[in-house]
Amino acid sequence: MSTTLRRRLKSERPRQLLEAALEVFVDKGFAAARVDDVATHAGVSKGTLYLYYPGKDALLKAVIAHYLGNAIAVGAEEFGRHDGPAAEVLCNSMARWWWTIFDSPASAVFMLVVSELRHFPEIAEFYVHEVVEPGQRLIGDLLRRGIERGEFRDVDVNETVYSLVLPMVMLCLHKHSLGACVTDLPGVEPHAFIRHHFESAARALMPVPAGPSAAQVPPVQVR
Amino acid sequence: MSTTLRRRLKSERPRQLLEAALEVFVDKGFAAARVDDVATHAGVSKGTLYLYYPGKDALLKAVIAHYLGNAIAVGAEEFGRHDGPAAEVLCNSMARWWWTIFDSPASAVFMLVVSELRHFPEIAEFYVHEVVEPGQRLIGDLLRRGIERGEFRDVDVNETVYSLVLPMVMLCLHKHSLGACVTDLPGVEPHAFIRHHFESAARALMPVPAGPSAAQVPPVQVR
Amino acid sequence: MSTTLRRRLKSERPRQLLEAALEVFVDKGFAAARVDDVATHAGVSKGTLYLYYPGKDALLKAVIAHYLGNAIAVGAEEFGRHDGPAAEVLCNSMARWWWTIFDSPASAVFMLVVSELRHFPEIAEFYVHEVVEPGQRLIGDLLRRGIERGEFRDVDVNETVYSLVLPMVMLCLHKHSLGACVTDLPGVEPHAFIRHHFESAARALMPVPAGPSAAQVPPVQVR
Amino acid sequence: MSTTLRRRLKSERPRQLLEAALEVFVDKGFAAARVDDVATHAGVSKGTLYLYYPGKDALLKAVIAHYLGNAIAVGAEEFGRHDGPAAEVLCNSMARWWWTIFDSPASAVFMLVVSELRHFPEIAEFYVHEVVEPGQRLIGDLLRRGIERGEFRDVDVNETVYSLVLPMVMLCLHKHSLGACVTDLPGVEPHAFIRHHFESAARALMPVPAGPSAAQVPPVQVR
DNA sequence: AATGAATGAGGGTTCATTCAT
DNA sequence: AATGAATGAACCCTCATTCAT
Repeated sequence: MSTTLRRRLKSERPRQLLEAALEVFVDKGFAAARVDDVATHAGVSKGTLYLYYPGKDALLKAVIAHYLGNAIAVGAEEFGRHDGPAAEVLCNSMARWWWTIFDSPASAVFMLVVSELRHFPEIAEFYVHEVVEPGQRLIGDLLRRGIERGEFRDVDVNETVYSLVLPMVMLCLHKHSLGACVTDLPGVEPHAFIRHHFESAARALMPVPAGPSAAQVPPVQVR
Repeated sequence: MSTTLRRRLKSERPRQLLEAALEVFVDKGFAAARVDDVATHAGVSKGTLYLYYPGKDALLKAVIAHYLGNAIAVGAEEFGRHDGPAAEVLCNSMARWWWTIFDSPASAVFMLVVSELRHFPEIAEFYVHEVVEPGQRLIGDLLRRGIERGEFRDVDVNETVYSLVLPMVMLCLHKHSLGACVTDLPGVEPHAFIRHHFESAARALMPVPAGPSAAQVPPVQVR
Repeated sequence: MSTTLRRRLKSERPRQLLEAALEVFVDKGFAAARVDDVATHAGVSKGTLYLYYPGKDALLKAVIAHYLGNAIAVGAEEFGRHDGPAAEVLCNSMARWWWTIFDSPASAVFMLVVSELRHFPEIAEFYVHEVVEPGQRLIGDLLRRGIERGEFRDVDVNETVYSLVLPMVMLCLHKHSLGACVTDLPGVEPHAFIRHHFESAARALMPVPAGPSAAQVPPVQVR
Repeated sequence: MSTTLRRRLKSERPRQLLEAALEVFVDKGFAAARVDDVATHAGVSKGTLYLYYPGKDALLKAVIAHYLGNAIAVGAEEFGRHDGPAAEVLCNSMARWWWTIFDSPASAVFMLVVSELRHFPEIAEFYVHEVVEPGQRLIGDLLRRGIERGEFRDVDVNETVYSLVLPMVMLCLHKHSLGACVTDLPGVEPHAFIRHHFESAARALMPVPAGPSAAQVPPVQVR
């Protein structure tokens, strides 16, 4: 079964278009990307694209939904496979989960989400309901379990979720912005960063051992 | 009186235009932003804009350079004011520095940098040479000092710099993407996040007290 | 039927556009002509024009190349048809050739060439290599033949070529400048002028009959 | 009296502006020329130009009127100085007259006249009434005198005037179009051309000596 | 008289979308 | 279903002209 033949399978069109769209949108930026380029990358004509998606905006939404639609479910499954101590789920399941996302084309969609969220309310809505909230619940539950069991300090769960997630999102953005231009910056070898991040996070969640060492962390004073 | 008005306005044109440009570029996205809108926001006509900047691209570069040009120097000065323990500089000077950035319009430029870096090599070069590298040096020096004095664990300095900085950048991006659309997400009240972030970071840098608790952090296993 | 219509139109687009472009460019002047006008004259929309030519400049070059591309070859063929005395080739073939050019839309391209040559080096190059030089060779050969056979005086060939050609070019320019505005000027009824011009030229080429009449032409004294 | 000082003399402004305008208009083409460039070439600001001429069009008309306004009168004076045989006036006075025009900046105005005549009816009117018609009268009178005296053949006067004038105008156009780009074309060394042209013209005007040689010029047959 | 900052209409070009085939 | 020619609205940029100083 040749590539050409596979290209001709109608059932593959939507996926091909989404893949092409993601690549072109991230490469050029959504507004600057040309529908024609997406079609060409997908190996079809411009008119064909419009048979599958009603317009450029709809294509963007479809790309985001396609790549982010079940990311949380995948994470949930990953978490479920391991029922050990919360810190281990964090450092194994969750880290592996993000590691996979970072390595996949899905990492690029965060670029689109962050860049285009403001201009497409439907994307914002989708992202909040389908990604942010379920993700918050999933990771929040892990944290709560750890806290309840005394494995973690009694931190603010929501804030800690963001502390875990935002750097990972940022890493994805970095991969597709500065990381795509400059490769010799020390310190952001991404996989090392992921390891470092989860380790630090886990460390910051460790219960403070009794003793004077707890006093070493000064309160953050910004005023 | 009208002389005064004109002269006063004249000398302020560049600043007015940069402020307007930042707002419009972030609001609409650079590619989708109309030069006309920038001019109107600045209270001048389209033609006037071209008296000060040779084109839309140049305006983008000027915006980024204007708002990020001395951000690091400001941080260095902030750091210099406080010569106490490294953890205190971290939780006071550095936290306050980012707090200020986050509260200022400069927070929005990170949106532009991340979104447009790929399409403008000159912006990438500016950002690396004028922001990333000096910033890395500034914060890296603080960490090295802390490590040398035994106030911090012997972490990888460059990775830790990114762990400190990337979440703050992400917070700025968040402010101007999802944060500009949805306000009722629990957990990312930004200033609380800043406090939380620096506290966690400081905690993760604390030397591990002797004893069995050190074993509590499992190694990150992604494979 | 509509297929036929569309297809027929499609294949004729380039020619339609070139015709329209020539008319509009000469009518308004190239710089002042609007691409939109060209498209409208050709019966298509502005966007369509850009499917066939990458821009206004390219359209100008295409117009000139289209109308002047084989003008010399046509002349050569005309000359070849008649192998009589050189003076007869001059007064029949060459005169008829220019008569045809003058009556055709091609006469207008000289207006474009003369007006725009300086601003488009590629047009200058094309004109020199494809029109001036071959034309000089074609007419020069005719003159040389006449001189060798003793039918013409021993004139400077290159200068005589220009004496033959420049007035004809000027007549074309006149047709599309003053001739297009004012019609009641005595003496430039163009076809009479063509007759007169070739007759005078032939007369000036006649060998001087022996005798005192040769002394009648005074030397040109400009200093 | 320094150049700077002379530049500052108000009475010189109009002339300076006209000189600058001629140069810029011919260099860039009228429509593509920028008023700003004209002002800069004249050593004044754009606003100053508008103190002397109400607009770009008016400037064009002024340039043409300035350089062509007394060209015919100059010719008339030149003709008047010499009252010998008509052929000598032709080859001396008239040739010298055109020689001077060709060498002066005035040669460039023919470029403007030919290019812009159609778009400015007032220029056409000026040109016809102030240049073409008086010139036709001046040269026509010379020819008529020569014919009456039997020094010239009984040619069509008006047609012969154009045969004399059009090549000279064309030479001026050539100087500022192809001649300004390419310098190594054989045969159009302008002053040689002028000599050749007037000599040929005089020769073609010579009365035909009795005898069989008159039959040598074939009638022009274009149909 | 001279300046030059400001304006805004105008035009070249692009590209999302449509639709006849 | 697939194509790609055609459209025309939209946008960046230029530059003739104005006018306050």
